Amino acid sequence: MPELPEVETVVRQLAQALPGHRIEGVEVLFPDLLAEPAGDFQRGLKSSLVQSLDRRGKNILLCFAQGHRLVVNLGMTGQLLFFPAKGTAGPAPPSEPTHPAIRFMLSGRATLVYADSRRFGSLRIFSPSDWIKESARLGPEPLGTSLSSGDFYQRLARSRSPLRSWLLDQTKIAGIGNIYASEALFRAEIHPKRQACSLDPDEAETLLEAIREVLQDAIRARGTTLRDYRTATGDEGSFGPSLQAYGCDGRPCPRCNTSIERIVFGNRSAFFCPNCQRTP
DNA sequence: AGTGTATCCTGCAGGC
DNA sequence: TGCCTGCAGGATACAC
Repeated sequence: MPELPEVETVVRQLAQALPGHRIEGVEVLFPDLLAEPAGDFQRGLKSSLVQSLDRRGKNILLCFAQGHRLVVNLGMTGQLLFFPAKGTAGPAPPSEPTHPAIRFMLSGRATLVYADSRRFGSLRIFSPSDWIKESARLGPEPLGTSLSSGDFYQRLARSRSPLRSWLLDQTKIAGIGNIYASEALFRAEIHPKRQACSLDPDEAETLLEAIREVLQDAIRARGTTLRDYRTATGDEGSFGPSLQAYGCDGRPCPRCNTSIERIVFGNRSAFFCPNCQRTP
């Protein structure tokens, strides 16, 4: 599921709901999601006061007034759902998830539930200094203003990887997954197997703009729900019908009518138009 | 450095 | 209906 637009959607919603709440208790149903023993995790969060929410790549950050933070990676099927106190006015709460894994009991009788059917997600507590180190492993934020197309070109120039693989590598650029890698390359009309270092500066700029456009379009739609993804309020993302390449094999290219193709490399599917995105 | 493979795990679609 | 296979939005570790 969850790539940058989906994670950004969850973070924006939680930023409206969580700050000011204190974690009063943590129930661990599946300790295998945690990087540390459940008892340490529970003690590390007890009485923590949520100050703000943030996102780094595909990671959700709950930043506490005490300085530490809880970093949640949703993996493939993770959901982070907010349940307001019962009886609160407003929209209906999410329906109960089928695979609850971690429950956070919050002050004011609200609950935050991490659910994850495949349990590929992870939840980990970081001190401020440890998080700085961890965050430094990740590449730049594609929507960040500090990434210029010149920087982007320079980074691409250092790698011989196929572009689709390069875009999925979180240490190269953070937040892009398999859906938006295919969508961005489709919009930029660049073949997924082109080597990163083969792009000229103009192509790099085109690709960066395509990445930014598709991510922002998807954020506006609150992400793509293929199956499992839900926003923090339990809703589905509505970007699915706007996908032009991902999962569209056999359908006509919206630009030229050529049939979209699926190829597999790096153990994952890539979707592209063989006419618009010429073979390298 | 890059690629292919395997691993964690569950659920679903499709073929028979 | 049931069984089997393959496939899935992610991340990582390994051998070559």
